Amino acid sequence: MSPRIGLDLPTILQAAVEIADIRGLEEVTLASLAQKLDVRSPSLYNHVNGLSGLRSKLAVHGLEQLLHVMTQAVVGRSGDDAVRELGKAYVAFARAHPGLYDATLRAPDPQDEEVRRLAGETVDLVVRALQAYELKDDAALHAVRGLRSLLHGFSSLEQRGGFGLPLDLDVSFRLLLDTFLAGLHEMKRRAKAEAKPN
Amino acid sequence: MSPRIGLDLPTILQAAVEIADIRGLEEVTLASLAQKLDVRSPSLYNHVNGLSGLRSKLAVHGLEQLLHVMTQAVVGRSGDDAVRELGKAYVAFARAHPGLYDATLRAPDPQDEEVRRLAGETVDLVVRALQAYELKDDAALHAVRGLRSLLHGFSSLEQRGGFGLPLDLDVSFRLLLDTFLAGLHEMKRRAKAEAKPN
DNA sequence: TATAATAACTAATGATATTAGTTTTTGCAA
DNA sequence: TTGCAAAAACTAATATCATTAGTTATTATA
Repeated sequence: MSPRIGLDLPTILQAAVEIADIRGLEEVTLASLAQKLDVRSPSLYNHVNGLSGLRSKLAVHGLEQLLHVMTQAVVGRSGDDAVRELGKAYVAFARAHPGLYDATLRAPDPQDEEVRRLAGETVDLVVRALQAYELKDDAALHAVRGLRSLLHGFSSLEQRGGFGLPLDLDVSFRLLLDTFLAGLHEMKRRAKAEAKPN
Repeated sequence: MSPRIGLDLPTILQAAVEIADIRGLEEVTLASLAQKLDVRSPSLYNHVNGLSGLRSKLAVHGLEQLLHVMTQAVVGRSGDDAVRELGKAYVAFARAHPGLYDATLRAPDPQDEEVRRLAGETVDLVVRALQAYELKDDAALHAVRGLRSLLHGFSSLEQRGGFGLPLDLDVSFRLLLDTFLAGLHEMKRRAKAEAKPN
């Protein structure tokens, strides 16, 4: 019987994540969210800057969580082991939170300071995980892009049911990572072979 | 001054593609499309089954074009050359038609007969392009998934501005393909080394 | 205890998709 | 050539959504 339900940002985000993960990101509307929270939709404007503001918050929230699980995955590891665990953590997150994962990529204003900071931290983390391959200068950054492309591509296609074939997805993913890692080793070998003759 | 403007499906799709590529897929609404075609939005229902029907048609249209450019890219080639050209054609398509490319992945009902046919043809094409690597049985299909993951991941992140770093994208892409191909060669070498001792 | 800020609300507007029912044009058959 | 049926446009109406303006109730603080 009351204005003052006790709504706050964490509560709102949690509800939004639930809708996103279960029904899909497109189903996260101010209307559906308000209904879930037992509130009229204009009330949400007291906490969030409209639908686009909500999406931004959701993106940042997802990036934070993703960075966290990736960080946990690589601590105390290096080389192939680190990359493999990083990859497994990435797709596990995307599988556990399909809607939230979607939100991290859709609409996140690249200008947003928070988004830039998290993106930078993530790149740093992966660069460190790739240290063992002795990639010089830009090569390490290119490798980060490559790894991210492959992780996102796999996750995205898996979510969209883009893989029609009746073939074990975990095997596909393991082989993909193995192939990429074998490639990295080969590139490292070539780089050394090229450097030595000088 | 007339019912009978002369609307037909190709015209509608062309207009939808233009909106999608220039303003983004989300901006393809029956309202915006009707305005562009100088028609009232209910008229579109004579040609297309609502917004979702339009999206389906758009997805199929995009898949057809993508398959076409990929096919052109591999004819007369094999091995690394074929895969490289295939990859270049894929990202070139995604760059030239960002909205249409988006449409091929969003919402395409996997049940849709047309979508299944095109997906199957695409897999066949890539399997053939990978013949040189002598992958046996499922390994070829896993490799197709891997290649597609990497191509889609790169294209998707490039479009969303997901790569914040000031680093040449074409170089990143070339290195990614090189790494993957080096990995494939290495996997082939390992498979042979394992087979010989028997 | 009174007041100011906050957080809920109702009401209203504009955009969208969609359906129902209407009109006009066109193509084809008598 | 004429008339009729189907197709393709239309208008009108409804429902859902986001958003803004303005209101009311609650809480915190002076």
